[in-house]
Amino acid sequence: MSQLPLQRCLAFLDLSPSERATLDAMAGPPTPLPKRAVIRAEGDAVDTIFFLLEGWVTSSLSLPNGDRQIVKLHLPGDMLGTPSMVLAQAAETLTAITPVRLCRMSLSDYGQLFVRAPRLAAVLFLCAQQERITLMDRITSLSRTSAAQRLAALLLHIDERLRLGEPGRAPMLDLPLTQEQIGDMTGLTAVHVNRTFRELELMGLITRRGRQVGLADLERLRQFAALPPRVWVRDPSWLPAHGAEPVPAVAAA
Amino acid sequence: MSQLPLQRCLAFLDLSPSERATLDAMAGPPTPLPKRAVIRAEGDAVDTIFFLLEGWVTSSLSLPNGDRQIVKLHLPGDMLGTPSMVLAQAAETLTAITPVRLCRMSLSDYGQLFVRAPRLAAVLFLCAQQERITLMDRITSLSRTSAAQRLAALLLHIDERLRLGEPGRAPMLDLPLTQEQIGDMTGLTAVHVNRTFRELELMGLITRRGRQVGLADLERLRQFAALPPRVWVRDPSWLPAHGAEPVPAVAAA
DNA sequence: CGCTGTGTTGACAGGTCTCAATATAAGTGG
DNA sequence: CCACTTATATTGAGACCTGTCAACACAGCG
Repeated sequence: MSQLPLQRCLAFLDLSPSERATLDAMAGPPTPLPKRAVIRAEGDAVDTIFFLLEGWVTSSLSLPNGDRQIVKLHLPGDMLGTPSMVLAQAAETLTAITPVRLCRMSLSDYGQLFVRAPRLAAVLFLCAQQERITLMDRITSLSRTSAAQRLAALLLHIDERLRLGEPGRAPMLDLPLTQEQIGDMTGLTAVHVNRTFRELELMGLITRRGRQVGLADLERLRQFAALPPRVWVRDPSWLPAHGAEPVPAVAAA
Repeated sequence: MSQLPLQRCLAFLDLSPSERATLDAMAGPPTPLPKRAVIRAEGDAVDTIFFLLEGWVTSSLSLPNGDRQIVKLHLPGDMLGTPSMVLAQAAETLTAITPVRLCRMSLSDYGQLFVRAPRLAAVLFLCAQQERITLMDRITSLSRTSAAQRLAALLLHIDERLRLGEPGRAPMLDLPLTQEQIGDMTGLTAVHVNRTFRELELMGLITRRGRQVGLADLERLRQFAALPPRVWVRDPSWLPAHGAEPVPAVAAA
């Protein structure tokens, strides 16, 4: 029994024991993978999705000219690879940037969730919508703000994500990311990421020691980054009740 | 009975008559709105979503400094406003850029779909994942390609979307968009959009007459834009069967 | 017929990229 | 544990792309 970490889903709703058990029963055994391992590459067949238990994973797209864009940073508790469910060939390359542990789940099992646990399915739907909001915010950040603002937004985003799993943590990030990878996330070159870190430091917004980054002034940082605050709904009233008896669809007209 | 247009969902799966009827029964009456009407603004309460029957709609985010980013262009057949379902206050402003007709559906009805039509719910989940892929591709385009490539990618994207509803159409777009709006989508200024149109024209990739844009050389345009071709799955085998009897969730551990 | 919104063009400024060199850290094999 | 190799971080100079500001043409619309 794997006891999947489901922070992301649970943020919307407390799942019932039976819902959790349904999920757990479908998940494969936890598998460790080393740093740099490619979990699934662009173009690969899509027959499973993944649950990340430990470690950090990037989801990236690559261009014909060799450039790479990291579109999403996955932290423990995330489901990985779900966007590619709509494609025969995966759109994204999932790469471990630290040693990781993850579980697989087959698409056929996943599909059964919609029948066996409708309320859980609705929460998974919400998770997908939440990712859309995040991507929309990132688009806005990328195309409308300066390098320094984009970097600030990234740091704040990571801090917020980590805080989900560790509420009382200090505003200090221990990034396992190279400046090149940070550039791939923010749409900058590694060289300019370096200059931009210095700039944020000079502005007094962050402190640095190696790859440790301290968020020195969260409030000013937030204002500077121009990130809209997103408050996720909790336990929305319109969700179907947990044990809800399935209702037959109405007859065709 | 409104007979919702569902091209986007139907691309994944042919819905059964009863599934269509379930949806149709929940949709409110078609409502016309004039050009420039704000369907829902950022910050508004989120208690409905929308189905677009006719016309074009933008979904935009705005920044503190007044800049605006259009994150999504909605065409007839689209569901609007679903990302904001995870928020108490809408993230996106939905604006009609042509006269439109649309239906509303309450969130409580929408939530019932997960219980009453599990396979339909799964398709709606796929639609959300598809939007994620589109946003990921847009992020890559915005942060990794030149102004001319971004504009080319936008034109190709619109052409492809229109082709869904009108398979045999000529590669000619009649854009109801101002250059400023195109700039808001591509992350450029209106001035630079203008220059970039001229550039694409000089390259022989497009022709122009007013707001009509002809895609003169689709193949070269695609290669130039560096857009990955996305082939959506059709009728995925892992979807629950249509009439699938609900299975009780397994007992808690 | 004047007004407002939109399209077009030019000159200039500024932010980010490219190329290059060096320093430092991390990893590897002896 | 050291020597060597490779990856990563840092800094500088110059080029390029796109933004800014400004002016004007043109169209739609009251």
